[in-house]
Amino acid sequence: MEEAKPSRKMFLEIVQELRSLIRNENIRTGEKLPSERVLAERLGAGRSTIREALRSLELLGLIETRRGEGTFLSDYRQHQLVDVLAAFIMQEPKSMEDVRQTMQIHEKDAVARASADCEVRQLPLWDSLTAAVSSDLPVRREDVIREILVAAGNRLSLKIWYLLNAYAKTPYAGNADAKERSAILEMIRAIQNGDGNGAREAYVRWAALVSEQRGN
Amino acid sequence: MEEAKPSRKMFLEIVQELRSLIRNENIRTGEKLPSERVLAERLGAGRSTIREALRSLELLGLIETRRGEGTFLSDYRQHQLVDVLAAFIMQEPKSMEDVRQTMQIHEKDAVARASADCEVRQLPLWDSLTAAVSSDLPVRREDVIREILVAAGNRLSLKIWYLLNAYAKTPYAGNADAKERSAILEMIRAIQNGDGNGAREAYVRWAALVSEQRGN
DNA sequence: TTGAATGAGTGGTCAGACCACTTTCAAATT
DNA sequence: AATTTGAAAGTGGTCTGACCACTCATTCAA
Repeated sequence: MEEAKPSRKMFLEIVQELRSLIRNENIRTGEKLPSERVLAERLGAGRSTIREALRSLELLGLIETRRGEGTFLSDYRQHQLVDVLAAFIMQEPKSMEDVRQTMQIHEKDAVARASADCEVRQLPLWDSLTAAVSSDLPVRREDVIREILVAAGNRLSLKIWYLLNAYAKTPYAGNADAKERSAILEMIRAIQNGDGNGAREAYVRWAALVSEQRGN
Repeated sequence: MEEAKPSRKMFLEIVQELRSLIRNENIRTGEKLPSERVLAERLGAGRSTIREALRSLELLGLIETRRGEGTFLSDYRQHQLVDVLAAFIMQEPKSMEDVRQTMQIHEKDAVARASADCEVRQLPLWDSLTAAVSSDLPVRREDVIREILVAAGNRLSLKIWYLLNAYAKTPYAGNADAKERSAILEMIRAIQNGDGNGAREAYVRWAALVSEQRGN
């Protein structure tokens, strides 16, 4: 009953089946997948078809392949997908803008959620963030944002943000300057005080600074 | 000088070369690429290798292939990327709550964005929505939300929402009752008046009603 | 004990063969 | 002459089998 869909392309089916296989076999990040030849037999497909699926996943950065060794499940956070997609997509301003905007949707919500959650507000994270931003050491924007997203506790939102950040790369690549640090500090203080509006406003101000510095 | 990198994988090279080819030949969205056999000859690779590259780009949603016709450059704003990544990412023991919450993140933003955008506010959509909700006919919650997301104009956000909705199914499966209709109407009016706060509050109230009715 | 050779296993690539599908266009039919 | 039909060419979809290059573990010899 499973082979009842000849309409869809085989290699897409394989992609799905690989996903099931990974879950069923409980293959974790860094662990090895069955060899291409074994997969071909187990999934009832030719090796070329298996390879098309694997190569696709490799370009997405979901798997890593080492000649002579095998295929390994990789951490989706570090895909080189960015290069390829960037090259294809950078030309279209609108879609890139969608990505940035969608990132900010998640960021803003994380800030608001952190402000509203008493337990989250009392995390030691905020003090260490304050210390880092107040110091002379360089502070990477994406680190700040990521910490807040982690603290906010929505893992799905965090993952989506991860992907988009890797995809877009630009906005948070560098370090925060003095003006930004000031906005960040204000944001953190507002979060700790449970001042949702203040936190959101500070975040928006910071985002504007970043956007402006990006010089678009 | 072109074959000077045996270290990198051929199919990745092909991906790059395809990009160059598309630019050099000025192939635009919707237009046809050379056939696989022609590409194999022109790029000096086997057809399987070409296919691995093409399949990767297809999974990314950058190209579209139609059997018997050919390969076409597609609208990459389609963001098929999200589907695949989502399938892999959602495999974890995700709390359904994260999914619902993430949906609301996007919904809330769409409402806010619609309120802030003068052009969007003047869309005839709002009047027809008002008419629908005011009538006696059943109104499906997800239809209302979807319309707003579409109007807000962030296709990526919309796509993500689609996925989550298809995945979670529950919250917006049914029709809105009287109380909800009242909240929806208020939300629409606030959007049309550019009253972002009012719109957000009405949305939150509606979401609470839905959540309550779900009886969790 | 150490080191080198071997062989099995794996991904990387290629060539050729079918199949299924679409389009085209010329021949056959009306 | 206009229409229908159907064969052929072109295309993507898939499979098979064959090499190659590389890694690793085992084996065997020094």
